[in-house]
Amino acid sequence: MRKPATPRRDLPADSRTRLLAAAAQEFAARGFDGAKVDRIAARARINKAMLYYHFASKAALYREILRDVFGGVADLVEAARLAGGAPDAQLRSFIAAIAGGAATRPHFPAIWLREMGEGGRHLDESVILELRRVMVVLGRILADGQQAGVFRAINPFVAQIGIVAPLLLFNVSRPVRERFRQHAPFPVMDIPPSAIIDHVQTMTLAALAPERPGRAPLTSRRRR
Amino acid sequence: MRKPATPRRDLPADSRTRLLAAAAQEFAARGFDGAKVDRIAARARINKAMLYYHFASKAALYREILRDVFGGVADLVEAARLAGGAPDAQLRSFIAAIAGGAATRPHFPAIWLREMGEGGRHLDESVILELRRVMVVLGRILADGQQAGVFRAINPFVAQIGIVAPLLLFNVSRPVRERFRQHAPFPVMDIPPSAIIDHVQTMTLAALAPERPGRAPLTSRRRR
DNA sequence: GTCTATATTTTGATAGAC
DNA sequence: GTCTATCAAAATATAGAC
Repeated sequence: MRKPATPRRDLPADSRTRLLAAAAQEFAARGFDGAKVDRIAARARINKAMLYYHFASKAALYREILRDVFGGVADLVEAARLAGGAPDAQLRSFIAAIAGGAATRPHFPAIWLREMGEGGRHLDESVILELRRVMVVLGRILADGQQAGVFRAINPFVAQIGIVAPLLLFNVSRPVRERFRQHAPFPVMDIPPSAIIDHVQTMTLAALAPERPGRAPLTSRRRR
Repeated sequence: MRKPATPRRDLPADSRTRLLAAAAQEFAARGFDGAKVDRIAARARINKAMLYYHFASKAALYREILRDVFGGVADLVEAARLAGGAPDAQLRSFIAAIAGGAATRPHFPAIWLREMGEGGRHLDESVILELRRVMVVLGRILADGQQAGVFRAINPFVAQIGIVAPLLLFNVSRPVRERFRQHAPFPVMDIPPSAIIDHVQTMTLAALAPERPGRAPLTSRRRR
């Protein structure tokens, strides 16, 4: 039978699960160009022709992974926002949600970092929208905090970079840390994830403090 | 003539410069697997066979780039350290040096991030040692600050991640930000590099403050 | 829907003339 | 030292039997 233009999407559920898991792992470990369709199919115990029957191309499969990964993170972040609380608590939750996403979906940090490095070449409209959901939540938390007078003004994208980058990079750093172990002038292997989460929370909240705590705002600091 | 086991390294200086520049650009933009030797040779206006006459393989060329890139950053960081100053000023200089390296060698952020994502698969001993130089400098600055009582204790690797990750990710984010522009709920394009540098400096120093500024240390906070 | 076998293209690498 | 021509090995994708 000819390959249908729009393939029927009724690949058995567990096969589909295995396929997406294998693909995520391969794309995370080797990048889009380094990932090999044969390896993905083998690891998922799915015939390669079958794979191409359900996905138009390697690129299409990769986009599916991207949607899945970024959508999952966006869900976590929005859930944290809906839990409510004071702005500083919500900011902590936001950070914890990103970290939690990295823990639950081990491939997401590498994939996110790679995709940034690639200049977002594979990001289609739908994935951009998932990313937007994350940014919107952070923007609202920051705006709330500013209105409440507990955060100073900051471009949300700058704040987001300061939060997300360390979490992603740490999660991806394990193999390099292992290679680095013997040369490192201090311990690098026994750093619990909580240490990074704490650090990011501390850094971010401290940097957002409107003025030195306990002091009156310096009016001369206002701009425009 | 046969390809010599150890190629004579007298490729004309400007050819070599063009080659390394083209390779750095290609590896940064597409990653090791995505980079194509033909493209590198074409962009450098060097014959591919010539390239292979001077470099044993694509991997060897890549390692040369890695040494060059990481060595350059290590030089900058060590120079900043040698300039001396108070611990907090030195930490600011450290951060500025990393940012300066990213500005001077535009390909270094993408390459660093990618190599982390790859699990350091291409990092040989010599590159690891360049990385170590960076970590050593940061470790000393932090130790100085702790002895002086102006920094709290922190694992230098954690501090390093908090500094380097945002700088790298921001420098790599431009193309994605451009794609994101129309969907973003706030401005993302007109963020000057200085905004990130300031943010990283503020975050890091604030997080390293031993206690809330202006207050006496809480003895109950000490651990072990 | 699933598999085997194969077409096609790309690409890392080299032989050999000059 | 430099170039042309080319090999050999992947690797993406598909045709066609069942």
